[in-house]
Amino acid sequence: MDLNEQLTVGEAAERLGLRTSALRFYEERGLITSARTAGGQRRYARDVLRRVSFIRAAQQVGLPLDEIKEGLRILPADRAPTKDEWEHFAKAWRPRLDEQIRTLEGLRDRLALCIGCGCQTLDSCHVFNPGDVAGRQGPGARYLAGP
Amino acid sequence: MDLNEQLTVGEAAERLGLRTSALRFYEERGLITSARTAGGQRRYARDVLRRVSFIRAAQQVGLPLDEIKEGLRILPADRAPTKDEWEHFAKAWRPRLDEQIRTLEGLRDRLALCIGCGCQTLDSCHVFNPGDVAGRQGPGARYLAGP
DNA sequence: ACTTGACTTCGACATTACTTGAAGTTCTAG
DNA sequence: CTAGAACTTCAAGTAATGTCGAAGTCAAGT
Repeated sequence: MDLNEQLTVGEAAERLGLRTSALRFYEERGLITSARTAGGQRRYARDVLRRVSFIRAAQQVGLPLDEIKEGLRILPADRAPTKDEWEHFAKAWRPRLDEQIRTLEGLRDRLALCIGCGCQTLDSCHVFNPGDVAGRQGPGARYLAGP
Repeated sequence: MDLNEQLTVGEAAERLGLRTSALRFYEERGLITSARTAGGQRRYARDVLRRVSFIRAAQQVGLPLDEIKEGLRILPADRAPTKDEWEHFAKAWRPRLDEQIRTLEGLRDRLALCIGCGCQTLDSCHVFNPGDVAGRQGPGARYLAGP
């Protein structure tokens, strides 16, 4: 198994800690691509590992596959990205990740604050209040559409 | 609509920016509870707003309802929590939220780092590598079980 | 050239998190 | 007291994210 060789679906799945069915599913949904052998079997470029790692990490923090897919369009599907491509990718994702981090930090901090807030009626509780939570059904991936 | 009054399902839903069906669903799944009128209609204590706000925020950052439900067991179902209860709750969630924040920050930082890492073969890329991603199918809510 | 494990597609099934619709009941303003 | 909005339950449907099994094909070692 040469280091420059391509990966079978089984090899990639084992490296990534998921089922082959998941990789086929991602491919069907257009998040990853593969070359095929003469016989029709998938062969993944090694870059698929980085790509799928990103997918899984993003999923774990609440981003849906469609949004992830949209963001991945910046990267070339079939080869490792160039430095420029990667940089563009990273810059595009940054605001979305920061937004998600802010949601989490806000949740954490409001939890801590509310310890002492003693609010009996929630209307007077500006610490833990709906409204900052209901709003985010908007564009969402708009950062990633950039020029 | 007195401030100390209870909320109908419609009022609560409007406040929270979601459908009444979602509240009924949360109740059926045991994440929230309600009193009933003589005629069988739901009446929510105002505290349900805070509770559901928490549920929605937690969902947005990738936590499943089951885990959220587990974590909410620390809080009284039918009334506003005391200061002690809230503190216990906040402390129990803290590590889980921090973990989720670390996942996000790690993702963000690896994106930034990989810009210059120039790794051609992913095996030599310790910056963006699977393994830190595959591992977390474990207990998960174990922090929340504590004494 | 076999054999055997890994691969292929395809369709059905599973789970999570709800929404929708039907058929009927309750609450409240006038 | 009554009209109509808002509520009730229950069953079925939907979307996202996969998994599983069957039936058959490919690839790699001996």
